Amino acid sequence: MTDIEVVDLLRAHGIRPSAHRVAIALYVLGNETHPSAETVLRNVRERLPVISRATVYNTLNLMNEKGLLRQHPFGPGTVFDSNVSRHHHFIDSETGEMRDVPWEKLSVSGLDSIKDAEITDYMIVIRGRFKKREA
Amino acid sequence: MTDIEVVDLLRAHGIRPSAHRVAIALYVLGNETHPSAETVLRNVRERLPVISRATVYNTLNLMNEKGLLRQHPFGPGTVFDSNVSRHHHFIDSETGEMRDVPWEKLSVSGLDSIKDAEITDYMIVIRGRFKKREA
DNA sequence: GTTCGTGCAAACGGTTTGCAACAAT
DNA sequence: ATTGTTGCAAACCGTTTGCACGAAC
Repeated sequence: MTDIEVVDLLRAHGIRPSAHRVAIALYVLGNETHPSAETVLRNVRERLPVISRATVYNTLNLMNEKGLLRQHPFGPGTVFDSNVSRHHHFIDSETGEMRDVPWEKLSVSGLDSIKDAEITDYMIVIRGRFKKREA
Repeated sequence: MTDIEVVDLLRAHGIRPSAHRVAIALYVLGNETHPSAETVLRNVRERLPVISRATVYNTLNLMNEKGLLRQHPFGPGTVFDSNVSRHHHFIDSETGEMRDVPWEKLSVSGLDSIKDAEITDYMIVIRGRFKKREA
Protein backbone atom coordinates (compact mmCIF):
# COMPACT_ATOMS: atom_id res chain seq x y z
CA MET A 1 0.00 0.00 0.00
CA THR A 2 1.49 3.29 -1.07
CA ASP A 3 1.42 6.64 0.70
CA ILE A 4 -0.86 8.01 -1.98
CA GLU A 5 -3.34 5.19 -1.63
CA VAL A 6 -3.43 5.72 2.12
CA VAL A 7 -3.96 9.44 1.72
CA ASP A 8 -6.86 8.82 -0.63
CA LEU A 9 -8.32 6.21 1.65
CA LEU A 10 -8.20 8.52 4.64
CA ARG A 11 -9.78 11.33 2.65
CA ALA A 12 -12.47 9.01 1.37
CA HIS A 13 -13.35 8.29 4.97
CA GLY A 14 -13.39 11.91 6.02
CA ILE A 15 -10.08 11.86 7.83
CA ARG A 16 -7.65 14.64 7.10
CA PRO A 17 -4.39 13.00 6.11
CA SER A 18 -1.79 14.56 8.35
CA ALA A 19 1.71 13.14 8.22
CA HIS A 20 1.19 11.35 11.53
CA ARG A 21 -2.07 9.82 10.48
CA VAL A 22 -0.65 8.64 7.21
CA ALA A 23 2.25 6.98 9.01
CA ILE A 24 -0.11 5.22 11.40
CA ALA A 25 -2.51 4.13 8.69
CA LEU A 26 0.36 2.95 6.55
CA TYR A 27 1.57 0.71 9.31
CA VAL A 28 -1.77 -0.64 10.46
CA LEU A 29 -3.43 -1.14 7.11
CA GLY A 30 -0.46 -2.78 5.47
CA ASN A 31 -0.29 -5.34 8.18
CA GLU A 32 -1.77 -8.76 8.54
CA THR A 33 -0.99 -8.98 12.24
CA HIS A 34 -3.29 -7.60 14.87
CA PRO A 35 -1.17 -5.00 16.60
CA SER A 36 -1.89 -3.37 19.92
CA ALA A 37 -1.73 0.39 20.23
CA GLU A 38 1.67 0.06 21.85
CA THR A 39 2.96 -1.99 18.93
CA VAL A 40 1.67 0.58 16.51
CA LEU A 41 3.40 3.33 18.47
CA ARG A 42 6.70 1.46 18.53
CA ASN A 43 6.67 0.73 14.83
CA VAL A 44 5.47 4.11 13.68
CA ARG A 45 8.21 5.73 15.75
CA GLU A 46 10.79 3.99 13.63
CA ARG A 47 9.68 6.03 10.65
CA LEU A 48 8.47 9.06 12.52
CA PRO A 49 10.45 9.43 15.72
CA VAL A 50 8.36 12.21 17.19
CA ILE A 51 4.87 10.96 17.75
CA SER A 52 2.98 10.68 20.97
CA ARG A 53 0.98 7.87 22.40
CA ALA A 54 -2.10 10.11 22.47
CA THR A 55 -1.92 10.72 18.74
CA VAL A 56 -1.73 7.02 18.07
CA TYR A 57 -4.79 6.35 20.21
CA ASN A 58 -6.67 9.29 18.73
CA THR A 59 -5.93 8.16 15.21
CA LEU A 60 -6.74 4.51 15.80
CA ASN A 61 -10.01 5.43 17.44
CA LEU A 62 -10.81 7.77 14.61
CA MET A 63 -10.08 5.10 12.02
CA ASN A 64 -12.25 2.73 13.97
CA GLU A 65 -15.16 5.17 14.03
CA LYS A 66 -14.82 5.80 10.33
CA GLY A 67 -14.79 2.10 9.55
CA LEU A 68 -11.19 1.82 8.41
CA LEU A 69 -10.39 -0.81 10.95
CA ARG A 70 -11.91 -2.87 13.72
CA GLN A 71 -11.04 -3.28 17.36
CA HIS A 72 -11.16 -6.59 19.19
CA PRO A 73 -10.95 -6.95 22.95
CA PHE A 74 -8.88 -10.11 22.74
CA GLY A 75 -6.38 -10.69 25.48
CA PRO A 76 -5.34 -7.83 27.72
CA GLY A 77 -6.07 -4.60 25.96
CA THR A 78 -7.46 -3.98 22.53
CA VAL A 79 -6.08 -5.16 19.26
CA PHE A 80 -6.56 -3.47 15.90
CA ASP A 81 -7.63 -5.33 12.83
CA SER A 82 -7.10 -3.85 9.39
CA ASN A 83 -9.35 -6.47 7.86
CA VAL A 84 -12.82 -4.98 7.98
CA SER A 85 -14.53 -7.66 5.98
CA ARG A 86 -16.01 -10.67 7.69
CA HIS A 87 -13.57 -13.25 8.87
CA HIS A 88 -12.83 -15.55 11.74
CA HIS A 89 -9.87 -15.64 14.09
CA PHE A 90 -7.36 -18.14 15.25
CA ILE A 91 -5.48 -17.28 18.43
CA ASP A 92 -2.35 -19.14 19.47
CA SER A 93 -2.89 -19.88 23.11
CA GLU A 94 0.81 -19.75 23.94
CA THR A 95 1.99 -16.70 22.08
CA GLY A 96 -1.26 -14.80 21.76
CA GLU A 97 -0.56 -14.40 18.05
CA MET A 98 -3.70 -13.97 16.00
CA ARG A 99 -4.31 -14.96 12.42
CA ASP A 100 -7.29 -14.40 10.23
CA VAL A 101 -9.32 -17.34 9.04
CA PRO A 102 -11.11 -16.59 5.78
CA TRP A 103 -14.86 -16.34 6.04
CA GLU A 104 -15.47 -18.96 3.34
CA LYS A 105 -13.28 -21.52 5.01
CA LEU A 106 -15.77 -22.16 7.81
CA SER A 107 -19.48 -22.14 8.03
CA VAL A 108 -21.96 -22.11 10.85
CA SER A 109 -25.31 -23.82 10.81
CA GLY A 110 -28.13 -23.46 13.26
CA LEU A 111 -28.16 -19.69 13.49
CA ASP A 112 -31.75 -19.70 12.26
CA SER A 113 -32.71 -21.50 15.46
CA ILE A 114 -31.99 -18.34 17.42
CA LYS A 115 -35.41 -16.77 17.59
CA ASP A 116 -35.20 -14.36 20.48
CA ALA A 117 -32.57 -12.08 18.99
CA GLU A 118 -31.57 -10.35 15.81
CA ILE A 119 -28.14 -11.28 14.61
CA THR A 120 -26.06 -8.55 13.07
CA ASP A 121 -22.74 -10.30 13.01
CA TYR A 122 -20.88 -13.32 14.22
CA MET A 123 -17.38 -14.68 14.34
CA ILE A 124 -15.71 -17.92 15.18
CA VAL A 125 -12.82 -17.62 17.61
CA ILE A 126 -10.56 -20.63 17.53
CA ARG A 127 -7.85 -21.28 20.08
CA GLY A 128 -4.97 -23.64 19.71
CA ARG A 129 -1.39 -23.80 18.57
CA PHE A 130 0.17 -22.95 15.25
CA LYS A 131 2.21 -25.78 13.91
CA LYS A 132 5.86 -25.02 13.62
CA ARG A 133 7.08 -25.23 10.11
CA GLU A 134 10.80 -24.83 10.70
CA ALA A 135 13.22 -27.66 9.83
CA MET B 1 -27.41 -23.85 44.54
CA THR B 2 -27.18 -24.20 48.30
CA ASP B 3 -24.39 -23.13 50.62
CA ILE B 4 -23.56 -26.74 51.31
CA GLU B 5 -23.28 -27.60 47.66
CA VAL B 6 -20.97 -24.65 47.13
CA VAL B 7 -18.81 -25.65 50.09
CA ASP B 8 -18.47 -29.15 48.72
CA LEU B 9 -17.72 -27.88 45.25
CA LEU B 10 -14.99 -25.60 46.52
CA ARG B 11 -13.48 -28.39 48.61
CA ALA B 12 -13.64 -30.75 45.65
CA HIS B 13 -11.54 -28.26 43.74
CA GLY B 14 -9.02 -27.77 46.48
CA ILE B 15 -10.27 -24.39 47.61
CA ARG B 16 -10.77 -23.88 51.31
CA PRO B 17 -14.32 -22.64 51.77
CA SER B 18 -13.99 -19.48 53.79
CA ALA B 19 -17.14 -17.44 54.37
CA HIS B 20 -16.01 -14.88 51.81
CA ARG B 21 -15.24 -17.45 49.17
CA VAL B 22 -18.54 -19.18 49.69
CA ALA B 23 -20.39 -15.91 49.27
CA ILE B 24 -18.52 -15.14 46.06
CA ALA B 25 -18.96 -18.63 44.64
CA LEU B 26 -22.62 -18.62 45.60
CA TYR B 27 -23.16 -15.47 43.63
CA VAL B 28 -21.09 -16.30 40.58
CA LEU B 29 -22.02 -19.93 40.18
CA GLY B 30 -25.72 -19.45 40.68
CA ASN B 31 -25.79 -16.88 37.96
CA GLU B 32 -26.49 -17.11 34.29
CA THR B 33 -25.19 -13.63 33.60
CA HIS B 34 -21.54 -12.92 32.97
CA PRO B 35 -20.61 -10.54 35.74
CA SER B 36 -17.52 -8.41 35.92
CA ALA B 37 -15.41 -8.42 39.07
CA GLU B 38 -16.99 -5.13 40.06
CA THR B 39 -20.48 -6.57 39.70
CA VAL B 40 -19.50 -9.53 41.82
CA LEU B 41 -18.14 -7.21 44.47
CA ARG B 42 -21.29 -5.09 44.52
CA ASN B 43 -23.60 -8.06 44.81
CA VAL B 44 -21.60 -10.00 47.33
CA ARG B 45 -21.44 -6.91 49.50
CA GLU B 46 -25.19 -6.98 49.84
CA ARG B 47 -24.93 -10.23 51.75
CA LEU B 48 -21.52 -9.70 53.22
CA PRO B 49 -20.94 -5.99 53.71
CA VAL B 50 -17.28 -6.25 54.64
CA ILE B 51 -15.37 -7.68 51.75
CA SER B 52 -12.58 -6.09 49.80
CA ARG B 53 -12.03 -5.79 46.10
CA ALA B 54 -8.76 -7.71 46.45
CA THR B 55 -10.50 -10.71 47.97
CA VAL B 56 -12.98 -10.80 45.12
CA TYR B 57 -10.19 -10.73 42.56
CA ASN B 58 -8.16 -13.29 44.46
CA THR B 59 -11.09 -15.64 44.74
CA LEU B 60 -12.22 -15.28 41.15
CA ASN B 61 -8.71 -15.90 39.91
CA LEU B 62 -8.40 -18.89 42.18
CA MET B 63 -11.69 -20.32 40.95
CA ASN B 64 -10.53 -19.74 37.43
CA GLU B 65 -7.26 -21.60 38.02
CA LYS B 66 -9.09 -24.48 39.63
CA GLY B 67 -11.52 -24.73 36.74
CA LEU B 68 -14.63 -23.60 38.54
CA LEU B 69 -15.24 -20.81 36.09
CA ARG B 70 -13.92 -19.23 32.93
CA GLN B 71 -12.81 -15.73 32.13
CA HIS B 72 -13.58 -13.98 28.87
CA PRO B 73 -11.99 -10.75 27.72
CA PHE B 74 -15.18 -9.41 26.21
CA GLY B 75 -15.72 -5.69 26.27
CA PRO B 76 -13.63 -3.56 28.59
CA GLY B 77 -12.28 -5.74 31.33
CA THR B 78 -12.83 -9.39 32.03
CA VAL B 79 -16.11 -11.16 32.53
CA PHE B 80 -16.61 -14.35 34.53
CA ASP B 81 -18.54 -17.29 33.22
CA SER B 82 -19.86 -19.94 35.54
CA ASN B 83 -20.58 -22.22 32.65
CA VAL B 84 -17.40 -24.22 32.13
CA SER B 85 -18.74 -26.56 29.51
CA ARG B 86 -18.53 -25.70 25.85
CA HIS B 87 -20.97 -23.12 24.65
CA HIS B 88 -21.26 -20.12 22.40
CA HIS B 89 -22.06 -16.53 23.25
CA PHE B 90 -24.52 -13.93 22.15
CA ILE B 91 -23.68 -10.34 23.02
CA ASP B 92 -26.24 -7.58 22.81
CA SER B 93 -24.45 -4.79 21.02
CA GLU B 94 -26.39 -2.05 22.79
CA THR B 95 -26.41 -3.22 26.38
CA GLY B 96 -23.37 -5.47 26.37
CA GLU B 97 -25.50 -8.18 27.98
CA MET B 98 -24.24 -11.66 27.26
CA ARG B 99 -26.20 -14.86 27.01
CA ASP B 100 -25.05 -18.39 26.52
CA VAL B 101 -25.93 -20.23 23.35
CA PRO B 102 -26.01 -23.99 23.89
CA TRP B 103 -23.26 -25.89 22.13
CA GLU B 104 -25.64 -28.22 20.32
CA LYS B 105 -27.67 -25.38 18.90
CA LEU B 106 -24.97 -24.39 16.43
CA SER B 107 -22.39 -26.26 14.50
CA VAL B 108 -19.30 -25.31 12.58
CA SER B 109 -18.07 -27.03 9.47
CA GLY B 110 -14.76 -26.60 7.75
CA LEU B 111 -12.54 -26.80 10.81
CA ASP B 112 -10.79 -29.79 9.29
CA SER B 113 -9.55 -27.52 6.52
CA ILE B 114 -7.27 -25.79 9.00
CA LYS B 115 -4.06 -27.71 8.54
CA ASP B 116 -1.40 -25.41 9.91
CA ALA B 117 -2.61 -25.38 13.50
CA GLU B 118 -3.92 -27.63 16.21
CA ILE B 119 -7.32 -26.64 17.49
CA THR B 120 -7.93 -27.01 21.18
CA ASP B 121 -11.14 -25.05 21.43
CA TYR B 122 -13.44 -22.74 19.58
CA MET B 123 -16.44 -20.59 20.19
CA ILE B 124 -18.94 -18.65 18.12
CA VAL B 125 -19.44 -15.08 19.25
CA ILE B 126 -22.63 -13.60 17.93
CA ARG B 127 -23.50 -9.93 18.11
CA GLY B 128 -26.90 -8.42 17.71
CA ARG B 129 -29.91 -7.35 19.69
CA PHE B 130 -32.14 -9.32 21.99
CA LYS B 131 -35.75 -9.00 21.01
CA LYS B 132 -37.87 -7.26 23.57
CA ARG B 133 -40.59 -9.44 24.89
CA GLU B 134 -42.45 -6.96 27.02
CA ALA B 135 -46.07 -6.02 26.21
C1' DG C 1 3.36 -21.50 65.39
C1' DT C 2 3.22 -21.86 60.74
C1' DT C 3 0.32 -21.50 56.97
C1' DC C 4 -3.59 -19.38 54.78
C1' DG C 5 -7.06 -15.64 54.00
C1' DT C 6 -8.19 -10.87 54.20
C1' DG C 7 -8.12 -5.66 53.88
C1' DC C 8 -5.90 -1.69 52.70
C1' DA C 9 -3.47 1.17 49.89
C1' DA C 10 -0.11 1.62 46.55
C1' DA C 11 1.32 0.24 42.09
C1' DC C 12 0.42 -1.17 37.62
C1' DG C 13 -0.78 -1.25 32.42
C1' DG C 14 -3.74 0.22 28.96
C1' DT C 15 -6.52 4.07 27.61
C1' DT C 16 -8.71 8.73 27.79
C1' DT C 17 -8.82 13.50 28.66
C1' DG C 18 -7.72 18.64 29.48
C1' DC C 19 -5.05 21.93 28.08
C1' DA C 20 -1.79 24.71 25.66
C1' DA C 21 0.86 25.13 21.46
C1' DC C 22 0.70 24.81 16.79
C1' DA C 23 -0.66 24.01 11.81
C1' DA C 24 -4.14 24.16 8.26
C1' DT C 25 -7.87 26.39 5.98
C1' DA D 1 -9.93 33.93 12.74
C1' DT D 2 -11.61 29.71 13.19
C1' DT D 3 -11.09 25.04 13.23
C1' DG D 4 -8.43 20.84 13.42
C1' DT D 5 -4.13 18.28 15.07
C1' DT D 6 -0.54 17.29 18.26
C1' DG D 7 2.20 16.50 22.66
C1' DC D 8 2.41 16.33 27.37
C1' DA D 9 1.04 15.09 31.69
C1' DA D 10 -2.52 14.01 34.63
C1' DA D 11 -6.46 11.31 35.26
C1' DC D 12 -8.80 7.17 34.77
C1' DC D 13 -10.34 2.26 35.15
C1' DG D 14 -9.66 -2.50 35.81
C1' DT D 15 -6.47 -5.43 37.95
C1' DT D 16 -2.42 -6.96 40.73
C1' DT D 17 0.71 -6.72 44.51
C1' DG D 18 3.13 -5.87 49.14
C1' DC D 19 2.45 -5.85 53.59
C1' DA D 20 0.51 -6.39 58.12
C1' DC D 21 -3.11 -8.35 60.76
C1' DG D 22 -5.94 -12.08 62.05
C1' DA D 23 -7.97 -16.74 61.56
C1' DA D 24 -7.47 -21.65 60.73
C1' DC D 25 -5.08 -25.74 61.07
